[in-house]
Amino acid sequence: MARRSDHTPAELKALAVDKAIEIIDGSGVSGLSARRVTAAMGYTVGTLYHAFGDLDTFLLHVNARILDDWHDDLLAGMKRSRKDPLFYLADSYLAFAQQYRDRWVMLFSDGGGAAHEMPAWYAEKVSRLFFLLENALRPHLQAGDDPAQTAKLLWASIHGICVLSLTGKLDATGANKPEKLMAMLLDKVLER
Amino acid sequence: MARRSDHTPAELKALAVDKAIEIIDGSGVSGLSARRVTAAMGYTVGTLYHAFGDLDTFLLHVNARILDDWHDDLLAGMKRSRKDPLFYLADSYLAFAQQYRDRWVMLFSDGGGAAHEMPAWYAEKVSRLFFLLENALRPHLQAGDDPAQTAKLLWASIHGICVLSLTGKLDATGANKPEKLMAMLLDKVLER
DNA sequence: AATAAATATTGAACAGCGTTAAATAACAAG
DNA sequence: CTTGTTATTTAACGCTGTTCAATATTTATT
Repeated sequence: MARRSDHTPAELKALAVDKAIEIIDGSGVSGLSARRVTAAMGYTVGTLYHAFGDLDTFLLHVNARILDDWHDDLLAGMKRSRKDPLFYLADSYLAFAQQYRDRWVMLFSDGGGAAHEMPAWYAEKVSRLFFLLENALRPHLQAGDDPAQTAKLLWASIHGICVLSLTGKLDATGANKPEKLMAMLLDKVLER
Repeated sequence: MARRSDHTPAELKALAVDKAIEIIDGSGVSGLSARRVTAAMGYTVGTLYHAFGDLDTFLLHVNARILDDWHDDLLAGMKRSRKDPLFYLADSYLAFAQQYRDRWVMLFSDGGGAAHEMPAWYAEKVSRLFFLLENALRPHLQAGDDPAQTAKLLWASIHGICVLSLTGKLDATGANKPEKLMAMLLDKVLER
């Protein structure tokens, strides 16, 4: 039996999220289950429910970690890169969806807070990512465009390109490659 | 025991798809299961596997029916409406996603052919819907824009707005209402 | 230190899921 | 009427989320 002093409650939660992400990366969202997570931790099912209450809450914490990591990567990359932050972000969104496909699917899967409305602490993490885009967009705005609204339009459009591309609904050949569509989108929305 | 002469194989398949959509409309995608579909048909599980081979194939047929119905509705609506077909389609996409939320979730859920590549007969149904948009877009194209590529960009963007809106990732207040974003998108992409 | 209270962890149970395969019922052909 | 074909059922397997009493561990109290 796992001794309860092996991990503080906080450590235990973090460990669970760690293992969940490992499983997602290795076996996809469909490979994720409460029993598998706790087994990887060296615990049993009930512990997860004791720690998080219900599974949806746990999955929300997993998504929160994915968002945090993504945000940190984006921030670090923007500092490192010499590209215009906006173009870096656009490219990076697509790159993330391609490279960490399973994490990206997890983020937008049904379990991830679609049913229940997001708690404030989670919405804040989404906003933090969003403001990255809004700020990067600011220098490129056309006269009269509302920054927040334009950023949201851009975000939604980029996301849509990713969705349709990664689910194979665009035959991604020739001019329909997601990168091409992305370029066309920016050309239409930004100041020229 | 259900007598095998109760339905021809074709009728049986159609019946299964009927019941599946009833269940989706009534209980959402999460309420859909092989046992529940066959129970609603007056049959038992195995029959579904005998008819469709595996569950993914069945779900594909369900999505095909949703696509067909949607296509017919759009076509009829475009004839009836006095609005410009393009704007009718854009509004209609959003309306469908809102009114038939569960069908729309089903269409883009993981089971719906995301994993396996689509068979040609299914891709054709997607294309049929897509050409509706491409044709409606043609009169609005900016000089030098490729019709197919622009249509795809528009489709992806509209879809992205729907996804983020219906999953609550845009706080849909004030200027962020999906209708507003849609209007802004069309304003940016179309000839003015 | 010994005992009592609190709580973290386990493990079994439940209903449901997709999936398979053998048994059975229904039909068609000879 | 019998034989062969096949549609349909049924039971089983391993998995899922979820709950809850039993147990092990730790903390607090006497």
